[in-house]
Amino acid sequence: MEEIENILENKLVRPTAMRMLVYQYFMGQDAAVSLTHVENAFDKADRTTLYRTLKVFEEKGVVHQIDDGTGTKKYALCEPGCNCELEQDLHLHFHCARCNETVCLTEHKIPHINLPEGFVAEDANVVLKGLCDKCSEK
Amino acid sequence: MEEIENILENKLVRPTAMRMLVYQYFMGQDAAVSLTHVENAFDKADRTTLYRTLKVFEEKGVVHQIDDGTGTKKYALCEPGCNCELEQDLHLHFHCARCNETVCLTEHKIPHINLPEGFVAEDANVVLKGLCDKCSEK
DNA sequence: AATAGCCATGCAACGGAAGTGCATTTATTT
DNA sequence: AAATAAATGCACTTCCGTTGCATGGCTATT
Repeated sequence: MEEIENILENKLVRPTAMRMLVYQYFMGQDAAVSLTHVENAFDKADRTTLYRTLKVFEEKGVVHQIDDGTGTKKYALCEPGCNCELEQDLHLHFHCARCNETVCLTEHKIPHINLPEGFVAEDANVVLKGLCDKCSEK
Repeated sequence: MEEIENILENKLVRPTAMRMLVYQYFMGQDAAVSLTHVENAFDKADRTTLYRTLKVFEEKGVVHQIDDGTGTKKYALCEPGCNCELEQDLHLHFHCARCNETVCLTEHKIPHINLPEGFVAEDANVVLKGLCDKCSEK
């Protein structure tokens, strides 16, 4: 818990009790989580607070947002040293059509893409869809 | 207009007046359009009808859906011969942060990606974000 | 230690977009 | 022309994201 406090402070996020708990929750997840997920995990806390917590986390580079095509935004912890830079930090995501989970493929960075003249890319969202390792076994 | 009728019939979509008009509208666009866009273009038609038109178009491979991260689903005409197959038909998309338009980069197919053991990809959504050619000039 | 001010939290409400059930109209088939 | 099927229109719901405002707690400054 001390550790979490340090991480948040390093990211210039004031380590309130709530924020530390949310961070801890993120650490226990291996799939990306939505606001609703967090909400269910913290019955007592208000939706808005959690919403803003996620927003602050995203702005300060604690988590990154993933748009997996389900219509619900998901979030996952950034890797240590991540700066959310295209081609350096940004990685692929995988959404499983069966279990509906979205996971980070942190080993798979986004390959360089030659864009047409005039296009300047600064961010990217890459989601592959199909069956994940757990679901394809069955 | 005759041509549109043929295209729809080839895709096994019954060419009603409404559907042909919507298809025509799509042809006149160079950016991806949302349901709201179509709605505004056809004041007289009901939202639900347009909604279901887009749904049928998507199911029958007339258009493909793009999730550009704005929270609003967008649609664009499929290329001739498109089967919406990964690595053959699927291409990149670009969302401009300034003009808020999303365009297809049909020349840029999705590169092959080696997934971890057990993952089976069947679909993909790739969106690059930044400034488009029109907006980066200024 | 008291006070002022800032930031986080909680409550209520709004708005956009997607989606569904059912009635009605239009088209197709026999 | 009747029977069937498909498309359209209307009303309503739900989900998610978001914002405004009031309250509470921590910090800093004196």
